[in-house]
Amino acid sequence: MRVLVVEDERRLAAGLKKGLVAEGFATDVALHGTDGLWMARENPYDAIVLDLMLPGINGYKICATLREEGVWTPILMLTAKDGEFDEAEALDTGADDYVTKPFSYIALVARLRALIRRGAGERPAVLDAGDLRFDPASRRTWRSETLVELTAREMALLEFLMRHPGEVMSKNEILEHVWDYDFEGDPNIVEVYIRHLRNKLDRPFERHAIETVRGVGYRLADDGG
Amino acid sequence: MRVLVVEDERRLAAGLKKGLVAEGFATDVALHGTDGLWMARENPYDAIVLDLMLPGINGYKICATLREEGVWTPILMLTAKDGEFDEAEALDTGADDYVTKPFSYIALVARLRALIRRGAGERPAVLDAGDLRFDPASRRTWRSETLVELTAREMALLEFLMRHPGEVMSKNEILEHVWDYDFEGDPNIVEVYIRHLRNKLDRPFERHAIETVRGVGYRLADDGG
DNA sequence: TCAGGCCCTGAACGCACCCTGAAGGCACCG
DNA sequence: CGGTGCCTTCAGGGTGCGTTCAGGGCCTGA
Repeated sequence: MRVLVVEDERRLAAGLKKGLVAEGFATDVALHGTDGLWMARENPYDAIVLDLMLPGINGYKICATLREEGVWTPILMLTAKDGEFDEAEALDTGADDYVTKPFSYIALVARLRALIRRGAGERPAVLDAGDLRFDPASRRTWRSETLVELTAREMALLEFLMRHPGEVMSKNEILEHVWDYDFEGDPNIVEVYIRHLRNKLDRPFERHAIETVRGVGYRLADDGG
Repeated sequence: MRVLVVEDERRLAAGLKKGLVAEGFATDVALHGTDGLWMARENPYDAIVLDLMLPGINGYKICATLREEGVWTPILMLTAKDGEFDEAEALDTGADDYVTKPFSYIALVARLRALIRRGAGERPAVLDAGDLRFDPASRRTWRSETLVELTAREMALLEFLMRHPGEVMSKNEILEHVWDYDFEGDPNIVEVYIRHLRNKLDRPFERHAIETVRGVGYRLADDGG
């Protein structure tokens, strides 16, 4: 079992390597983001332990880049406990799991083992509905062959709708899934974001993928409109 | 896919259930630790979402007990961010993964899916009567192969009739189910809406799915007319 | 055959729902 | 520390849809 550790803090990196070797993993270490990215690309690791905060390229970016390039090695993200960290964002960029610092070796190794057991994640299916296409791994969206730039919220909303093609999703369901489950703000925000999506995905292409079902919710046409 | 949610905070439990159901999981909820333990023992769930802090028995204990008894259903632990929580302990007692509150649905569902490696979710059954078809999920209606546009009320009425094919439903029953049970308006509204349905579903197709049973109510022909 | 009741029909009203544009606030980046 | 982009809030306007209403037709029982 070969593992790559990408971690700039020398002490921690050395400790990790020592610990993992003791657990029976062949372990390589990269101290810089760019090195890590390169090594991950060039070698068939069974798993990658990836720090979030790195000089050069940060963990998110490395993760997203690898996935974009078709590298599906399981990734375990290391994150600082106090920092601003959105677990959803980590998972969305293609990480398979994460551990917050400070962590125990027991937890780390347990998770790493689980990750390896699960194997190299199958490439997450690209979602499509007609000529509308969304790739959850690389966080990119296309209308036919045209790449469309979406913000994080817009993507979350689109992804949610695309995971239920043809079904009507109520405003409440949308709020609970795309925003927090206890979101207490103005529900009108859903309408605003539906509009944003329409402006980017429908209007320029003279399509109407997103239908309003008055009094019920919104539906993404399963043929993309 | 059957999921058990053990969570004492009613709001969160309800939100979780609703969300998971929307994601295609058949979801049961237990509000007490003891109930949860019992349900987990007695039913073949595909996964269990387990809160750590519970009245009666806490999550650790439930987890450990189940494992001790040979129940190996995948367990996803819910933990408070600020609380005393040792991830190693959770994993040691037999949990397979954990999520810290507050969490986003995206993260939760991603982890749950990973946990049970699920396939495509089932959708609610499509109702049909002869060549009349109604899909509750997409809120769409067809007469043979033709899509028919209905408003919310029209659909509610049609759905009610289609759930009792061949039975005569009295105007009062209809009022209580399709409108509010304490609806105090003009009962003539039922007639108005029956007419709307006939105009959209029967007349253009020269059929008569909806029969008037004078003095009693209305009946949807089980062969669609 | 007549009276009464039940149902049908078309139109009109008003509100709730959704759309829309703009602006404030916050985080991130230079 | 200023600039930019994104998330969110807010208020105004349009209209689809639910509901009401009145008039007329048709069935039923005496």
